[in-house]
Amino acid sequence: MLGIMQHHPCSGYDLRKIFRTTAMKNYSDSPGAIYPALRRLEQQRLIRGQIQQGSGLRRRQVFRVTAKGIAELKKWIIRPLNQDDVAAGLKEVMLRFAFSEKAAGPGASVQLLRALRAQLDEFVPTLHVQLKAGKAAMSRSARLALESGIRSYESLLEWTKYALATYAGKE
Amino acid sequence: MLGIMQHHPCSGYDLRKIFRTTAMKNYSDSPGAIYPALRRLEQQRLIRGQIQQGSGLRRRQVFRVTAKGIAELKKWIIRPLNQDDVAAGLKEVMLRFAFSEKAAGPGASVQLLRALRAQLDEFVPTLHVQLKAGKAAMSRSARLALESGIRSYESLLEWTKYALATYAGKE
DNA sequence: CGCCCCATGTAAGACGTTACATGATTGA
DNA sequence: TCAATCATGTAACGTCTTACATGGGGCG
Repeated sequence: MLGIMQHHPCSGYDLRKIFRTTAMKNYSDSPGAIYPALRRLEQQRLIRGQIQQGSGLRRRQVFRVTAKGIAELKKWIIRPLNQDDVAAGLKEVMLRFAFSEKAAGPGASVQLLRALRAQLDEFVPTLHVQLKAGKAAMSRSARLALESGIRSYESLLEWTKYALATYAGKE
Repeated sequence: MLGIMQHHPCSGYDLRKIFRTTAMKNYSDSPGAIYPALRRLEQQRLIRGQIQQGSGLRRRQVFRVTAKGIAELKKWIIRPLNQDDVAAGLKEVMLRFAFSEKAAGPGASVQLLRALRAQLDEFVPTLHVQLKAGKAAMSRSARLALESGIRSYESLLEWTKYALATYAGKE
């Protein structure tokens, strides 16, 4: 939410729309999640809301990230990557990367990519080991599912190289 | 958990080990999640536990899936795929597939794969549209992150074809 | 004797889901 | 005027996280 609001100030409703309609569908758009979360962020002084009326619609509160909020966002983005970040699924890492350039600059983006590449280089072989080890005891579908996971990690590794090339070219 | 226990009867501790050490790391291994969940499954008669002692160790309760549990597992696996299943990330779908052959037979596996292929055929183009639409407003890293998502869906689509070929060959 | 692993569990607090509620405005 | 959309929120319930507790067994 901090990342989105840094991109452009948002109301709770705007956030809900984003979580309902864009590629970030995997996050909840329920009001019972969004509005209390905004309240918490405001209490921690990471965002500040201001009420916009005027056009005649119902009051609408637009939130923007404070300096403290940007600092927290940056901290989250540049936090060193460990194996758990990679093993627990890449969604959070990719989100950190997506916001990295705007919140922490292209240097942070490159650093994240390099860290990710290093972690994947370590992690992918362990998956191959698991596949070989468990092969006999697994059903065909279980084996295929694990293979699909391996493929996705491998293709992400390729992507990190492509992304790094992008940064190297235009820096 | 039902899927794992169908593969081999498990104690709570066994489940924790699986969630801590195998490719299913992304699920919680905390006792505060596992043991209450086992209790709930037992209350619903989806599993039945029996205490194993004897070797002198502390009591150890091994759970196995009941007929009702297998029926529920099957229901979860063969439930028709909708866009949300695909848009919300593929982890759950892949888990359903992993257990499909053992719990519902290879026919169910093939059906799941075909449904997944169909959904991906629909979904991937919408991501391309989103990329083109948002390109101008996105930072380089945001663009790259979205591209990585698209790639991963595309590579999964390739995988479904490979998996289907596997089933076609050996059926 | 102390430490680690096996094995189970509980309690407090935070969080999310689901469903409901409110009220204004726009368009058919 | 009826429905849909904008826009915000609450309440009950269920669940997870975090941290702690317990106790036996093997090993150096």
